[in-house]
Amino acid sequence: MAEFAGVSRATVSRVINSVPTVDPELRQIVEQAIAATGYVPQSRARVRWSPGRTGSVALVISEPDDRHFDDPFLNRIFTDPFLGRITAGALEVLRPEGIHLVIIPRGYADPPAGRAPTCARATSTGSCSSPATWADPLPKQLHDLGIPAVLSARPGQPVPLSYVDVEQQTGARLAAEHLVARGLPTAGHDLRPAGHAREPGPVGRVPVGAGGTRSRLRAVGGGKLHPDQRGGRHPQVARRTPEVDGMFIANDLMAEGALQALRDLGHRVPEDVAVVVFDDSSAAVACRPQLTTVRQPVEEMAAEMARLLLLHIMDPDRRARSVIFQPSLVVRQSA
Amino acid sequence: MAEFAGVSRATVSRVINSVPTVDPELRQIVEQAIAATGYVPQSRARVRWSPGRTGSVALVISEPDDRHFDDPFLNRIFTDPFLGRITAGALEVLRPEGIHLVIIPRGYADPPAGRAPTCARATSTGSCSSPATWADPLPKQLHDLGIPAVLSARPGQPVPLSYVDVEQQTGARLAAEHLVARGLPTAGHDLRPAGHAREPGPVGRVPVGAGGTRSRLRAVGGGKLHPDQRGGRHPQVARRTPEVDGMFIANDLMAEGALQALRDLGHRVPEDVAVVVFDDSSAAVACRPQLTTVRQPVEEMAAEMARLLLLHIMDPDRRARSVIFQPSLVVRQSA
DNA sequence: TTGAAAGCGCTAACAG
DNA sequence: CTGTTAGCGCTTTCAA
Repeated sequence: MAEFAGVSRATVSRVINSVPTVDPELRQIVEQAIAATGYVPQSRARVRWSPGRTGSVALVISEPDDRHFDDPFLNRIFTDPFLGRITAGALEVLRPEGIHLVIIPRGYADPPAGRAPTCARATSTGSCSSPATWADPLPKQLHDLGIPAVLSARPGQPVPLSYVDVEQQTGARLAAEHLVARGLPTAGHDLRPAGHAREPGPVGRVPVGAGGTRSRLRAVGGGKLHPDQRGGRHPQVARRTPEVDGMFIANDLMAEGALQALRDLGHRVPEDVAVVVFDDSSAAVACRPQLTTVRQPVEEMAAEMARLLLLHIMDPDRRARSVIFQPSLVVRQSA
Repeated sequence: MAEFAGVSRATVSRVINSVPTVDPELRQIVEQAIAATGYVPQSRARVRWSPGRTGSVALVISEPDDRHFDDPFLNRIFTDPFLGRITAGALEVLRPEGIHLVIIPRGYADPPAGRAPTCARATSTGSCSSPATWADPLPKQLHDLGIPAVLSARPGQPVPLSYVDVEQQTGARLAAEHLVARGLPTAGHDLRPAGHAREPGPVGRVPVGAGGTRSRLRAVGGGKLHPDQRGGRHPQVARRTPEVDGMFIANDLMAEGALQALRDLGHRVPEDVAVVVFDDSSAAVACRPQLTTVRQPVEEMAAEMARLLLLHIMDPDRRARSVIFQPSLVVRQSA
């Protein structure tokens, strides 16, 4: 390439990296040469990029170990529109910077104790952002390895890593207040989004209003809860529903399953059972009835993660900072 | 690292790449050193990987240019569970090979004529698989640049690139036969999945049965068709519906929109209008009524793409080969 | 089987 | 402003 254009490699490099101090005429020549040759710089060779300008960033997706390839619908995260939304949000920030996004799935069991987790090896001097479950060792490992990282939720164990999260309590309160306004007593119940119930202790305990005795409000969820939509059944929902007036569900996919279960059981929503969901993806609108949801600004959160990550990459000594987003209530039909 | 273990870098390299000709004892030492140091090879430095063993592969996502960040639900591909399913399928093959997946969004307008498309620059000696629209110049560009690539559908312009696709005609036939069996006349109508209507000429023309005069079957779709789910409206559906007995819709997201539109118009599904959809994601089961769909094995198709891509990377001179998958009909409630 | 040495394709520091 | 000269961190001959 350099020879083709009749200049030194250095000059070509300068042109490509748009260093200002290049004679316009030479620049011209080089650019034409590039166009003619169809030359594409081999980014892999820019070894010295890091840590200021790694070419790519990893999105680490934690998925349950028990996922099955041939069972796509049980395949939570990858079936969930979530992945796409997060990707879109992150790319909105990354793309203009010319940074690529590498998707790295990670079974919870992944890092074979003592070793650097695969995702770390993967990103090496790169860096990675990651969702976390409360018992997830990954955050600590990343921190120990000095790999710039941003988490998509508050880590279970305190780790000096930046994270982005949604104000769970506010979300629970919004849901509770709405249900109360609809005439449902919620006193004394732990009201928290179910998918997040993995965290130890009540997250969104919301003592609002006075409770009746017959009426109950339940949070449905927990780690084992799958939206087994195909069967049209939802074991936990089925088991609990008869005694419940309202439900607060962790995400739209679960809600779809719950709605089906309720329907199968002959319960009307929202007349018999009110349903509020924590999520708000396109699925919320597709459901019948459409879901009343506590909405988290997923795209913006992902964008913020990317932004934070970039900051940490540029300044490795930067202090961890977390950004908490406020959820909002979107009232539709289910409650 | 080399000094830490008291050996040459070459040996470390050999251990890491598990070259057999290494003294077990030395190997032992090096491995311990690695474990102790927490050493992680900097994959970026393996300049010579390509073309046989590029560290990563790109998944190029073509998205409409008119997408808006703050309008997530209109944001087709990234809202679509599709992305996750494709990702999952591809990773199933890539992951065991230790190859990463880079997600690269690409506006249709992207490649500024004459230049290597951004995604090409991105993958450079890497390689990339890509969806294609009939007028998409990308396939040709990739081929011209000699970048190994596999397409997710038959390219509009013939290009000697491998692709994976689903047998559209069979899909259309399955849908038609089902509708006919339900008593709907379909004679003389172009029955083809709408999203694919971008392809020139009828794809799945299916002259089955004898047609009545009042009854019609329409394919709904086209490039401009968005599942504007929030508005609960679907302009094209609304415009066409009154005169239609059945619909064959390109994908689940569109179908959700259509179902809403039909409901808003007071039409019952499937009693008044039968709906068959070409897709089958989790959304199909979430809908009310659940969608009768022509199912494409998305995960398997993606896995096959990855497999083909790997073959092309290993042998750049390999002849293009396309793999066509057979769709199947999943009868649920909408028809 | 191992180490020394020569790159890989690119960027950065340094003269001119 | 530009070319020359060192590397980057790793792999890969090529002798030993």
